[in-house]
Formats: sequence, structure tokens, C-alpha cells
Amino acid sequence: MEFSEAKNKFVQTWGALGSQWGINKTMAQIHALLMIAPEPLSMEDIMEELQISRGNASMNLRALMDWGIIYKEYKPGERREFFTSEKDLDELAVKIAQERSKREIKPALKVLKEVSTSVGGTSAEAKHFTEQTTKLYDFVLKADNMLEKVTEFKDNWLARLVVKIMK
Amino acid sequence: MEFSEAKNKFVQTWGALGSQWGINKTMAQIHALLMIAPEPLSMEDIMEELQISRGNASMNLRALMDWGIIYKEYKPGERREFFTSEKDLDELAVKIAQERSKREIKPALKVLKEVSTSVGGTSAEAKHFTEQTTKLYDFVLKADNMLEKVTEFKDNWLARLVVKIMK
DNA sequence: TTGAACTTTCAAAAATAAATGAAACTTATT
DNA sequence: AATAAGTTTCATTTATTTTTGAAAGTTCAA
Repeated sequence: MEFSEAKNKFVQTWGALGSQWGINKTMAQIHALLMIAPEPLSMEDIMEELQISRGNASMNLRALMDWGIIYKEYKPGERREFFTSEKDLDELAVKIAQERSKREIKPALKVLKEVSTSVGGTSAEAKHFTEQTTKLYDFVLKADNMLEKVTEFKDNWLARLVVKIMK
Repeated sequence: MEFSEAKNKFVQTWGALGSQWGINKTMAQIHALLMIAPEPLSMEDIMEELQISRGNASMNLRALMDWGIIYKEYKPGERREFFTSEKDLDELAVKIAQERSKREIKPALKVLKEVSTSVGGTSAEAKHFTEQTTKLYDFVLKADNMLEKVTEFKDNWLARLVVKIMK
């Protein structure tokens, strides 16, 4: 396969994977590009390579930095900013897990807790509701704890995680 | 909190959570509704409760059945079909993991493998590309294996999983 | 302090995804 | 075999998300 074909295929695939997992396509594509770039890239480079507008590039670079998975870099004697990606994949997983927990799961947990503890009454419907939402709360909490624990250890995190959960 | 308010809040929240994780809002809402319904619901019931069209209800019920997380049920003497959800949450997690692996991760892995093994040449760019995409392939494969292993054990899957991975 | 190089913002446009609803289809009943 | 009850399909509409691009904002160098 031609290098350029392989590169393009990779960027497209990473973009598609991202968009299925709640990260927008361009964001994932920029990340893909930075993952395989041997040198930091400028915003121009990225716009050029992905054929996207300046605004789009700017917004998604910002978002990636907010997630903590790419970094700004300054080159001596250069006015422009350059970007590199986090290349340690375990670190990447940790950061994504943290962000998603914070942004999505935590707020949902809050509501689940609220609704699972606030319905009184003795009707079968109400009882069943409380029972089910409580189970869901426990379940989501368990899942979230796992995500969080991942972030506490970088190496061999899985084994340690289990010790912690099972004890 | 009023029962109806709590119910509504729960359905909305589950819907939002779903849509952030790649499952469409209505699909997640229907699932939420079935999770808390003490009795199987008909399509009418669901349309009514969520204020959605017949077509929408039909398509999403179908999708949920394809995922294997809700079931059709027939009541004696009733022409209509009724639906219930999988209420075992571990089973739910297993099914979701299986589906997402099959639909999203497996195809991406195929491409990653392809691009990581097909670029020849000796340029720094090409070498770096091959190196990085190989790492990504291994990483995604590892993640996917974990998802898959989940499906092999229902009870205490985490502990067993670790034994298997660490051995 | 002016202006050139570069970045960010955000209202509007474009692209994408989801929902509607009426017609077609299926299945059971008389 | 005709009808009624119920379900699915899919072209069109609607809602949501993403992208654009031009104006506003920064920062640095002279």
C-alpha cells in the first residue's frame, strides 16, 4: 500500500471509531494525525492535511487540549504553535476515562441517586421503580469506579484494581 | 418528588447517557421505560409515554431486540405484542459489550492491522507510522479482548478475567 | 503604538442523524 | 376470501451536530 493511502485510511478509521465513541470525527482525526506525525504539526499543517477550516481546527485542537491528550509545543525562533499528541497509550486511556467519567457519568449518577431515593408511596409501580433505579445506580457506580480506578495506577493497573475491588 | 416527575427524570437521564455512548436517545429512553415497568408494555404504551410516532417506536424496538436487550412477549388472548427488558444488569453489560465489539471495534481492528503491516519504505515517516499504528493495533486489541472476556463469565467475571490475562 | 503573524470566537450554513406518518405488509379471525 | 388488528418500511421532514469563514482578539517585534 502507498504510504499516503495507508495514512489516509488510518486517519479515516480513527475518525470513525472516535465518532462512534462520542468524540467528534474531526477531533479524532486530528488526534490520529498527531499520533503518527514524527514531528509536531502546526495548525496550518493540520488544516492542509485534513482539508478543514481554520475555525474547525482551532476548536478541535482546543478540545483535545482540554481532554489533556495533545500538547502545545513552541519551537525556538518560531512564532507559530505546534502540537504533539500524548503517545503513551495507557496514559491516553486514563485521560479519556477521567474525562468521560467527569462529563457524563457523574452527572447521570447524581440524577440516578436522586430519583432512586425520592419516590415514596406503596404502589407496586413506585416500589418497582425504586428497586430498579437503585440497582441501576449501583451498577453505574460500579462501572464508574472501575473507570476511575484505572486512573490511579498506570502500570499493571488491572491487577491492582482487582485487589482493591475484591478485598 | 412526584412519581411521575422521578420517572420522567430517569427516562430523560438514561436517554442522555445513551446518546453520549453511541446509542440513540429514543432507543435508550425506551429501554429506560421497560427497565422500570413492572409489566410488559405494548408499542401503544411506549408511544404514548414517550410521545413518539409509531414508526420511531417500531424501529427502535427492533434495534433493541437486535442488541438482545429487550424481548417480545405474547399475552394469551392478546393480539398485540408486548415488550420487556433484560433486567439482569450484568447480562445487559455483556450484550452491549458484544454488540459494540462486533459492530465497531472489530472493523477498526481490521483496518489497523492492514495499515500497520502494509507500509514499506525506509523513510522516517514510514517507520514512525508503522511503529505507531502497530502500537495502536495492540492497544485496541487488548481493549477489545477485555470487552470480549467479559462475555465469557457472567458471575465474578472481573476476577476470572484477571486470572486469564495475567497468567 | 503600529502592524504583521497568528489564534479564537461565533453567527450562519452545511452536513448528518433521527423522527414522522401514511402506505404497504402480515397475520389472525370470521 | 374479506376484513380487521397490528406491525414495518421508507421517502420526506425536522432536529441536532458540525463546519465554515470572516471579524475580533492576541502577541510580539520594530
